[in-house]
Amino acid sequence: MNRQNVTRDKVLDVACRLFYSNGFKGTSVRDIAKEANVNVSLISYYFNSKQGLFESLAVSYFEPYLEILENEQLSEVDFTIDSLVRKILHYKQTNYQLSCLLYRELSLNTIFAKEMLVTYLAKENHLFSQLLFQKSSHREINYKEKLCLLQFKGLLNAPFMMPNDFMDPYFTEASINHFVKVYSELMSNYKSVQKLAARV
Amino acid sequence: MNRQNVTRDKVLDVACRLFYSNGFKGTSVRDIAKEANVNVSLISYYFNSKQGLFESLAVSYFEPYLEILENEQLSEVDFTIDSLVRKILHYKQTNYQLSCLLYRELSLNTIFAKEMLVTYLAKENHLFSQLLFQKSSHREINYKEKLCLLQFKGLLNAPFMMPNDFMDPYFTEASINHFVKVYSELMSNYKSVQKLAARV
DNA sequence: GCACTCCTTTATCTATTATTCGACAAATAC
DNA sequence: GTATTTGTCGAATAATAGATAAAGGAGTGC
Repeated sequence: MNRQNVTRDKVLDVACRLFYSNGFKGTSVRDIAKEANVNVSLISYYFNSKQGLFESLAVSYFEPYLEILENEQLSEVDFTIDSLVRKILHYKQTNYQLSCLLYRELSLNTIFAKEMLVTYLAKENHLFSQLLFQKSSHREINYKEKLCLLQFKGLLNAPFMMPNDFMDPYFTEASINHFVKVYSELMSNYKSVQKLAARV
Repeated sequence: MNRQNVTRDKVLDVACRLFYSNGFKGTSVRDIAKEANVNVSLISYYFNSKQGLFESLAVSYFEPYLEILENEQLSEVDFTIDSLVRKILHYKQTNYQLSCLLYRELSLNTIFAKEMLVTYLAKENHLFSQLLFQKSSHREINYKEKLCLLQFKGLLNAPFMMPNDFMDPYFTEASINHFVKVYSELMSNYKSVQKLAARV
């Protein structure tokens, strides 16, 4: 590739690591530039602003993520919750830092992230509702289902929102697969989704 | 009380709200002072520093929280996971903003919060391990149990780490109780803890 | 009245922030 | 070869950050 992309990618890579460690507000563009061995001005040059840099990271995470959910929705015949869970966990684990930092920033009330990513979140919720409860129906979700969905997402996100409690020390493809296996088996003992789905 | 405490409490209250909304780094002491209608210098006067203010908030959350867990551990006779879950959920929900902001800051890698609160977290983990798996034993926790504990904590924290997916609009004692009831019932369908505990 | 402590204010200091500007180099187009 | 785009750099800007110093005010004890 031309030199543009190598610099750009280096910035994205470093930004991801630093945003993950220190948060968006806790990371200065100078920190990123220094760590990536590039000039500060280049960040504005490539991403317009610090926010634009964050936006690039966010899009690079959510686009493939939602694609997984959409593909799962299309393959109606051999769909199981377990296979969905495994695919999501695998994706999140291979993008560990992004998963962590994005959901953290999303928990803020005012930051732009919320306005920027609200569309993605709405889409995710819609797909989850369809996949778990009421395929192709437009019925409004009720309080209990809402909480159940929250628990389901909580289980999927726990490893990435509580880094103090779990951090894969190896991070090889094998260790990721092992994590996915054990974690999804434990999740299969969570029966609320099935019970609510069957009730309909 | 004398005027000290009214000012101090006002600062704590506003700080909690702003830290919750904008994060620690995203909130300036000037913002807090303005919103609380006090002079900026008073924050240094009462809490020494911005970090000291955060520390006061953190302690005020974790001390009563761990007390709940310790009391639960002592009453060995009538202990059930369900009653534990309800007590924790009720406490967290009545301290909604604190729950949310503290666990968010804890997910950062470098911030002082981690060093400051690591003791609390270790204690929480220890008590959970005893309560859920191996009362009074010192056996090292294994990988599967570790992930199970992670899922358990993920379920307990989900409502407070994903404010986009759940926010009680009323926040009365009645609505909190209703939430605790429905949420804990759904959680009771998560059988991994019981299965692992029985295996021993 | 005097000394003392506690609370509050005004003003200021130093460091760091994101962003922008103008200049320079290198590659590409023609 | 010349012109033009593309990438890079150093310096500067204006705003804001947390923290502090010095002094005034209010109440209390004596």
